Amino acid sequence: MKWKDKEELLKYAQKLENSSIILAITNTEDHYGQTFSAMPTLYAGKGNFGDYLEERYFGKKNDTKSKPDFEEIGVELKTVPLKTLENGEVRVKERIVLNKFRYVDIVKETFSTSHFLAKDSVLLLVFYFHDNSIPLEDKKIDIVDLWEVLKHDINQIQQDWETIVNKIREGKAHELSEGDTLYLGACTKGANRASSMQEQPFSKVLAPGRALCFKNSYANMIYRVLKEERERRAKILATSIYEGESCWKPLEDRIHELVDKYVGKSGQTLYQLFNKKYNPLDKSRYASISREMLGFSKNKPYYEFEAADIQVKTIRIEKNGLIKEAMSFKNIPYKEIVCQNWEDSDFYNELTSKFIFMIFKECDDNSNDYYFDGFYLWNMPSCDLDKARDVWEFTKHQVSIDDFDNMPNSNFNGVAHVRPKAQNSNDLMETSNGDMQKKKCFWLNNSYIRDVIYKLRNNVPLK
DNA sequence: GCATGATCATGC
DNA sequence: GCATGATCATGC
Repeated sequence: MKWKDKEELLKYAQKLENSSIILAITNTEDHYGQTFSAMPTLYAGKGNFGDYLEERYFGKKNDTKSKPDFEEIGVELKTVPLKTLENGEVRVKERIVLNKFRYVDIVKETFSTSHFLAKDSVLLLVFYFHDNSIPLEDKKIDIVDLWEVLKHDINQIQQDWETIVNKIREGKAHELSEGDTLYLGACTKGANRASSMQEQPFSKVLAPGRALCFKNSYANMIYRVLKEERERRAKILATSIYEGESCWKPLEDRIHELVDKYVGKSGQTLYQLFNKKYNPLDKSRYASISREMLGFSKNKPYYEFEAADIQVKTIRIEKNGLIKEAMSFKNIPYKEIVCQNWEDSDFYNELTSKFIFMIFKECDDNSNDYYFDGFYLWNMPSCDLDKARDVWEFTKHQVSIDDFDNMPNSNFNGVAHVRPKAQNSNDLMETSNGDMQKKKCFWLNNSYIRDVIYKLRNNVPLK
């Protein structure tokens, strides 16, 4: 079967919407001449939904060519599993993995001649609800639509691609992390890191094989955009940080334009500037005023911040140059963590995001106020990410054996620990065996944050 | 002094 | 009522 154009393919593919493969086949009279034989035994009961869909519905044998699946019209098929949160909201379950690449080959490409653009410029996305208890042909499919890279966020994606390739050109393929980039990421591929090790062109160190992907947060944004487009045709997404700008510039430059004018101003002064009441008892007052400085409308972050899940964190530096407090993250979902992989966990997704550290320094008077001293853009280096993983794995183990009294402490490995975070000690969360336990979360150690800031300042002491 | 447990204002 | 983004309070 050859497709005439994208529209013809999309029309056929969208018969899957709000349906299942088996229902779509049964209800569709015209299969464009395709015949559907008995289910291949390869897929009996379980297997890869994407391969199954491609073969059964589109009548194509799965292959690993570097050409798009529907080569004649340049469209690549991707299936994306969805999960439903406890509050009923729907999220993509994982990143969208694109083409695998070899370090020695990708450094010979430019963005415009890249395999990425050749293969993944136009994606046919099939979002379906993940449920292992449902056979492939019955899985519930949500929406089906095209996503054209050249029409969305192409500047940032090009910058991401170049960040990845330049890191390989610097001989640092082994230090790549999904956190290096905002939308397009380089994720590890294959269950076993050790078995996928490969050569890189400008270093003798072997590096785990990687594929390009749309990061979890960006995959979620794609889903939201497509969902909202069809539900109301009107754009209700967050505003862009580039709104009103005549040309694109890197995010860091844009943030400088927004916040540099506030450097040196105290909390009280900033609250006055934004016509808000300064309350020294509000523990998150510098976080609130940071959002004002960045220009979030109604406390909602920008499209770019949501699409990359950028973490805005405030850091207070005391008069003596020390950072007193650790940095908290989301509460640990006890029921979920026991069946999660590291690379699909909340903590991994947060740590492979970009961070904006808003720095506040203690004022010289005794006002218990701090003044804004600028920001740093940061993401966690891969070696520290490995340590965070150890903390996460240990925590997962402790939760699974119901030992909530012996969580990793701040001596565990110097990067992160686990500690309470709740309204009070009666604020509990259910575990997978029905117990109630105090709410806790992961924290980055204050000493680790201090080292990070120290390095960001090119080893200039904080004081 | 610092590690750990406890707690809080805010906004939706 | 609860998640968020934090800081405070204690006890060793």
